[in-house]
Amino acid sequence: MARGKVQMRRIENPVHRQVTFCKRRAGLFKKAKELSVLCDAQIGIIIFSSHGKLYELVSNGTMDGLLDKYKTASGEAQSEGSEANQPQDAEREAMMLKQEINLLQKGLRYMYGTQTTEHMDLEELHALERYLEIWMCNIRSAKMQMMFQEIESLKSKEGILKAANILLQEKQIVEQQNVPIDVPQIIVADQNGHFGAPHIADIVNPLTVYSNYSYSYSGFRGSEMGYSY
Amino acid sequence: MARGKVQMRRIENPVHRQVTFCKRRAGLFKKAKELSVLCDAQIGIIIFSSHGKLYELVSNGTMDGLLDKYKTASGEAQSEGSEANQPQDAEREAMMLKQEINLLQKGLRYMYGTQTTEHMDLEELHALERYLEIWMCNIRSAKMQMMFQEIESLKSKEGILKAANILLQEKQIVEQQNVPIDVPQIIVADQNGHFGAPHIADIVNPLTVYSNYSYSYSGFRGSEMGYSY
DNA sequence: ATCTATTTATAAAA
DNA sequence: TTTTTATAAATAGAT
Repeated sequence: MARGKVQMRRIENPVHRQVTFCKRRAGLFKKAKELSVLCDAQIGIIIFSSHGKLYELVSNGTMDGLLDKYKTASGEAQSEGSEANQPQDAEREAMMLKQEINLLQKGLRYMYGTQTTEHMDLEELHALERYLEIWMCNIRSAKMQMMFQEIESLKSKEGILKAANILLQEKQIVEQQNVPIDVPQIIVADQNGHFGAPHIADIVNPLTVYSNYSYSYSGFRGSEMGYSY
Repeated sequence: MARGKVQMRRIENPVHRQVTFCKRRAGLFKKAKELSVLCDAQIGIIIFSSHGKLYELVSNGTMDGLLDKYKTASGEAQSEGSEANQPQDAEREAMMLKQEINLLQKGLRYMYGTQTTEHMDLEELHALERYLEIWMCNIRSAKMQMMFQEIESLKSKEGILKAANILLQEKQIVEQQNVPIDVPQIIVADQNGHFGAPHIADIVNPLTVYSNYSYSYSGFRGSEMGYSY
């Protein structure tokens, strides 16, 4: 820009490079601020110098806030590009997952809150609370279903064991009479006490924001079972 | 910069503003690329236009990579200031945060569960439920505190406005009597309706696993205020 | 988008 | 780093 055109390649002289870095960094930040003011835009700049030192600029608000916004926006932009035929479901689901994880992480960071400058406003807290509420209900119903299955399984095991017992007693009686007879062996398969997660197709995405606040609590399985835990 | 100096304030004419936004955005990105090449720096720029459209530039690698690096670097920079003697705390805290985010993410994936093969056993579900319960309690108390502050602020605003009203009425009466007198102007500062997050120093990490199940629910502020929302 | 008259940014030097 | 100054770049307003 002055006293000689500059070649667009890395400046080899380290002193020159450092001086240029300072000046141009200041210039870039100035331009960014101007753009932000003149055009009412929100701008964030992150610079790592060649020595790894961090320089940052945010026009309005905090960098964290801007990055939150960026994650959401870029997530949306990404999924828009690659959707072709039936892709809506999978990608939309992934996007929502991302957004919701963002909210959860922000909530977590907020709860740690003493060190960070992170804030959540009343709106966000309110949304988070509703998410957690719905989520917890779903988890409770899943738990109840699993417990119900476990009880059923135990009952059937009990039946099999009772039958085996009867057969064994009969066998013992026969043996005491010194009359050897073949008795089929009864094997009870050990199911290890655990069960796979119930295939809950109709559980509603717990963290999706519904525009109206009248989220329906229908679809909770097991709620009529009468268990409380 | 040409054909007339420009005032550093928002351009009101929307056409001019849009044109300037395009030009200067291009200029900013060009400058950023030059700085990156000349001085071997890594640069990321995020711009949201006034209409919320996202524009981004990254000099080298991906924005995600740069943001990861930023999180690390800025996190370190932040905590280095305040922790001189207790270096263990920060790292341990970060590790726990990670673990807990993992659990939350697993829970989320589970709730979507129809597509994934992810399973959670009864134990995990039980733990997750307790986490969410505690978390929700904390969020509720934070909400209540914020609402309480907001109510206090509104009350004090009301008082100020009432006083201002009285003065204005007096002024009007005086004017009706055609006796011009100076009345000091009352200005009520607008606090914008939002408040910073309450400084909850004693809120317990909501997702930390306590070895015994006897987590104490003490330390919830605001629970005695009697609000329910 | 393209064209210039001007304003800005900045390379080199101190 | 900051300042100075000669000059290269950026860009406001018009087309």
